[in-house]
Amino acid sequence: MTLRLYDTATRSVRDFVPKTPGQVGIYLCGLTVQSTPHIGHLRSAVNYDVLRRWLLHTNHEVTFIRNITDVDDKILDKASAGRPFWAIAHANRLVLDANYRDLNVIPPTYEPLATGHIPEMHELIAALIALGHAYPAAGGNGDVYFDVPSYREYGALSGQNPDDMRPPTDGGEPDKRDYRDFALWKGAKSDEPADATWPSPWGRGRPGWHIECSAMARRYLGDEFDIHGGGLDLTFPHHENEIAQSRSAGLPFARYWVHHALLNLGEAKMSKSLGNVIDVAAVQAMGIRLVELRYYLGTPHYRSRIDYSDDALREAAVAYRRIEGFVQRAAEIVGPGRPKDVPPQFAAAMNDDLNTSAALAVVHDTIREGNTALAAGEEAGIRGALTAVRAMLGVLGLDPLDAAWTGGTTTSDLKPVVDSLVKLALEQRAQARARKDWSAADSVRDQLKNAGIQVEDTPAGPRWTVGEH
RNA sequence: GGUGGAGUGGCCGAGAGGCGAGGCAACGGCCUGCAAAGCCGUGUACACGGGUUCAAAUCCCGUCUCCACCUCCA
Repeated sequence: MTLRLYDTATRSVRDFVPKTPGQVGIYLCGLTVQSTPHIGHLRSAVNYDVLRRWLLHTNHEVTFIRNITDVDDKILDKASAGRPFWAIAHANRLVLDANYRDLNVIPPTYEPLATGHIPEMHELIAALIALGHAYPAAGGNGDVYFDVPSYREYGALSGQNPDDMRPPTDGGEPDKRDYRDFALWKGAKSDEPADATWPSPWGRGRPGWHIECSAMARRYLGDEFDIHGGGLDLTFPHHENEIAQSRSAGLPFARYWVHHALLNLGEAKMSKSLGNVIDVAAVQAMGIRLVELRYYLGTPHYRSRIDYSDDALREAAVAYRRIEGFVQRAAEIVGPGRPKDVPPQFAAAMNDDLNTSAALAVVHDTIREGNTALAAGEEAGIRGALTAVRAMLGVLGLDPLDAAWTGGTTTSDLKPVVDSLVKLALEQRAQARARKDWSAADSVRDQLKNAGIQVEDTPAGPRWTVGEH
């Protein structure tokens, strides 16, 4: 049984066959760090993190490259004398890093910056000029354009006919030979920050957007690599242009194109330009933990649009707490166990173009069996369900016992202390219950509840948890 | 104008010719001194109109609504 993935280039689900068996190279278009990220960006990270974890689980070595675009029009627009563009880009990137980490996204193998790969871009641009696929602008403004009509396959990825494309309404760039041509290199402009320019054979300037990905993918993954990923909104023109550049330069480039659907808020995609943005801080302000946000973002199929709503997010949080509750109760009885294998139905769902929703149904089915075993006190059944559930959740990046979600809190340091205190109170309650003094017993429970401690009776005796979860 | 996609029960969300994925909520039951958790049960959902078929949410034709891309965008 092998992984099947939807490939945008062929508009079909195909068997995934890596170029080198057992090794997978993935290039994911990361963010342009023009501002801090919102949860739509984080969905992207979670989707590809699940792909990566599944490949790892199925014994692949994964080289995962996710770029950062740290110079572009919008960043330059925000720059000022006291706040250079690179300081803005870096500050936003630090927030992004923290969000990735807080969502338990495995760090990429490498995270290249566009500004760190200017020579690689020059090399590619020079090759394209030499091959007749690019030209310096006639007006001498330092721009270099890709010659779109010179690439016969243009439009193949996005299924568009170049002749049907809508011409620009404002007349376009006068130095372009064809309005579909796009900039590989942008000549320096007097009204843009001078520190955002680099020397080049065509004069000082800065890179066009698309060339960085062709150059960096080649640098770290080679002339041909397995998977190129990104948001649906990047299919055209960004990815189309990447293909045009790389293929015209004689590079085979990506073998599979994976695109994830976007996250909408209020009938439109979440975007900074529209101002309809929810970020991690807003989610936390709702009392939602980030593991619950990850559940919300990672549970629908990656090619299905998410229409964000507060209610749907809250409901996802409740659903996750059921999962978490089982794992915790089971681990208290039989220990955390060593998760390893995943049920075959789960594997089948994941192999079917990463059907995380169907995979999650297997998680819930297993939890039901585990809860039944828990009620009956059958330790073998509990242990089996727990290790299976934890293995599946590990693939999804959602294992409640993963150090990413449990580590470093003062709560866990204090737990033994609180535990001994709570035990004293529960001893009182046990004595009251033994003499059927229900009001005294309930009084103990109520007082603990007021202190933020929930008490539940289980076949193995009372257990307590802190907080409302 | 071109291209790609979506509309599933109160809600979220898979599926893609025949046995009602799963979750949340609701209701009934079991368990429990009570509670919580859990377990069992209860729903004849597939935008609309036609058609094909023994059988359609799934295929075909038409219609409506919505989203994305064709300009920076995960």
